[in-house]
Formats: sequence, C-alpha cells, structure tokens
Amino acid sequence: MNMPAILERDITPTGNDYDLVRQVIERISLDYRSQPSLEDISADLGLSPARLQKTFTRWAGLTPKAFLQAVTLDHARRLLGTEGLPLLDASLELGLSGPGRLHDLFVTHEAMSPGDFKSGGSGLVIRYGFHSSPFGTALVMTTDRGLCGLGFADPGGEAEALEDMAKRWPGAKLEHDQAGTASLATQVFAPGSWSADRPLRIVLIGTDFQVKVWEALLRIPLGSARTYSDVATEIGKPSASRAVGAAVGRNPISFVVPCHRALGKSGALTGYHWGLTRKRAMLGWEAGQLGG
DNA sequence: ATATTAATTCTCC
DNA sequence: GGAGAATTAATAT
Repeated sequence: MNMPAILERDITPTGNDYDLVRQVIERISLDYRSQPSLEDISADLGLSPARLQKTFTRWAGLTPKAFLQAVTLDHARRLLGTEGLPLLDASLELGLSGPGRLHDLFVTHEAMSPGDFKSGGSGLVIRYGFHSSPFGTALVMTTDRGLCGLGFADPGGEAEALEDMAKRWPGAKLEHDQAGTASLATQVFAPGSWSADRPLRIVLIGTDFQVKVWEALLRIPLGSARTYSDVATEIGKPSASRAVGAAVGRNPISFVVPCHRALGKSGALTGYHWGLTRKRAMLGWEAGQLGG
C-alpha cells in the first residue's frame, strides 16, 4: 500500500484542463494570423463555447479572450519591455526585484558541478514521481537537499520523460517515490506559497556557465521576460547568446527556473525542451496569476 | 516578408 | 577537433 490518500488531494483540481488548453493553443498557433474566434475554436474542438469559456477561466484565471491576447507576439514584446516597471504591486513578486533577494526569500538553491557530482554525489539518491499539474503530467525529482528536476510528459509519454531526465545524472540512483514527492509537487505549482517561511529548496546541478545562466533566469520576475542576449549580457558574456540558449535548454528544473521567460529578441518563442505549446501555456497562465 | 548565411560560445563525443 | 544548440544580425531572395 503506497498511501494513495496523499495523492488524491494533490495539486490543481485543474490538472485535466491542460489537455483542452493544449489543443486550443495548438489551434491558434496554427494560424495565429487569422485570430480565430472563440466560436471557431470551440467548433474545431467539438465543444460548446460556454464549456471552453468555463474551462479556461478555471485554468488560468483568464477568459479565453484575454488568454489569446496573452499569447500573442505583441504581448511577448511587452513582457520584454518591462525592465524596471512597476511590477511591485504584484504580491507574488514583492521583494524579488532587489538583486539576489530571491534566493534568500523564496527559492534557496545550491549548485553542484558535474565534478562535485561525480566525486561526492555518485551515490546520490533521486526520488521521483509523476503528478498532475496545470501543464500536464509533471515529473518531479528530488534529492534530500531539495528539488533537482522537473519535467513534463504528454499522456503516455511518462517513460520517455523519465529517461530524458535520468540521462542527466548517469551516476544517480533513481527511486520511484510517488507519495514522497506529492507534497513537493503541490508546492511547486503554487508559487504563491513560496515564502521566507517555507522556501522552495532546489539543487542546480550543472557547469559553472549553466548555473550562472539558470541563476539569471531565477531573477526574471513573474509576468516579465528577457531575451537570450539579455541573459548573456547579464552574466557578463554579451556575445554568448547562442550558448545561453543551449544552457537554458538544459535547465533541469523547468517552470521553477523560469526558462519559459526567455524569448527571442523579436519576442518570438524560439524553443522549449518540453514543447513550444507548453511554453505558451506557461506564459499565458502566468498572465492570469498576476490577477488579470 | 521570409529564407539563408556568418559569427559566436559552450558542451559533448 | 568537430558538430550541434531554445541566438542574432546581416544579407539575399
């Protein structure tokens, strides 16, 4: 008996909504030029506009119309423009814009280089479990020091996701621990619960360069975005945007380390390890979290 | 407007 | 060393 009771009440009641959200995003991405109407989309998906409206609002805190608005290129450009703007009243981000405060207050992290990992961490035990999330099934991986991995799987793709993540830590011992990762999963997807009292502890395992890039990502506030070259400049290597892109793509703790807030200079979403659709979904969802 | 090219930095094999 | 990557700016269709 694996204590399924804990699992039952985990996470978002909205876990199943992502499937619908995903289809909508794919639909509008297909020909975003024509700005399909709500009726068009609901007809395509074979459900009523009312149902679509309801599900969306529950999922994102945004009406479908506002959501469509939020995933346009225009909106992405606006995110890039919010450098020093008054984001401060967004309760979540209070204190985050001060340099470095984030690590102390909400997310504590420690970095582990591949060298450290090899010598000291070869016996490292990583426990993992699959949990529903606003963005589909999430693969949550943790060491006793904190969250070390977060990935996503489409339906039926769990094994693939696990393999993808496992490859990153060849020496580690993986243990399936569904119950033990459940509360962590809950915390991860309720960013409002991250606080000084209960910071989310994460462990960044990567090269110096990668860790620097991921730390830079952690400093991007909710509801804002940076270009790859912004990040490159921030870590003191202005011409390394391409390398930054590669490092962002290797981010092992997606969502928590907000790699979805890195955009191309034009505002285009240039790539995402777990699928561009998910990146769009995260940006749209975050727009809703701001209280919009 | 969209496609191709060159410059660029870091990783991995 | 060489290829590839979630880039970008410049150049050519």
